[in-house]
Amino acid sequence: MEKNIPRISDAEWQVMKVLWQKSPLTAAEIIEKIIPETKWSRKTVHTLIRRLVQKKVLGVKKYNPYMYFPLLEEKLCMKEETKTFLEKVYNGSLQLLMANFLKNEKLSKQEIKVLKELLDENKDKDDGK
Amino acid sequence: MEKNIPRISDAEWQVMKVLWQKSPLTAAEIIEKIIPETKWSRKTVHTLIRRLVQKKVLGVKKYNPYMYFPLLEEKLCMKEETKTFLEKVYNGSLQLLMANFLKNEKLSKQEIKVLKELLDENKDKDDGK
DNA sequence: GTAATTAGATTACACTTGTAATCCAATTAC
DNA sequence: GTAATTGGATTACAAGTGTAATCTAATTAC
Repeated sequence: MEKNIPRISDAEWQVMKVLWQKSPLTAAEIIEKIIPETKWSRKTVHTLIRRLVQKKVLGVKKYNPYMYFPLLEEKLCMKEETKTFLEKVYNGSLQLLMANFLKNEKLSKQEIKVLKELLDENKDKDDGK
Repeated sequence: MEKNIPRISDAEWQVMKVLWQKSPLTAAEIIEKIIPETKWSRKTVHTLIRRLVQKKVLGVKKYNPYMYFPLLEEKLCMKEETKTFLEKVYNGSLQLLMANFLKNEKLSKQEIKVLKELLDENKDKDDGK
């Protein structure tokens, strides 16, 4: 009974970001938030919303006007997307990703500190299995 | 004069992995490596190869039979793919990715050690700008 | 040297994605 | 209360993808 997460395209993902931040929202509200960043036509946004509803990533309350809200948690989708991506590009290895990324990008001392803290927390964690 | 990297689809990426590991290879050799993992028809593999050539991700030596070889470095493509993915899902933040990932997965002490070492190396690095 | 297999080129075909336009009913702006 | 704008549904349409099949010439298997 694995929930199987549908694929969310790049453009759709931007719509979801808005709704994960705050929901429910009307189409008008989504459009208002999204168009400044994207320059899409409002029709395009409508299409993306509709497709997300079809895929059951968004739900609808059929008031007037309709209100849209996520049916899937952001965390869950991020996890899924990350897993797919790691499989594709790094054979599922976070270390490879990190290694590659760190070789290309110089992080600030602050960023490094935060990441190390995250690792330390993980060390203490019970894996729950 | 940015080289602009074409998008490499999931299926195409698997073909590239084979060629990044060893090249040049003939279609037969690629097929031999790929089919056990994927169950694709050999025709499918031919199609993927052809598309990669079209996109100029693969080059061809027109011997008999043709030999195929990467025109783009693996590191470069990984970097590009990672950037796109981080933008889409984590607003470009590696920390967010790490945080999310570490919350879901328990790493071994060994893995944690390796990652910390990577961070330490990064700390000392000159960013070259 | 004929039959079967393969390589490469061409074609196929449905699904997804980006990016809308059209149509119609409802709402809003005056 | 009529005109303009919006919302939602339907339709559009080309490019990209997954997944091949067909055709033709070459190669390989006996």
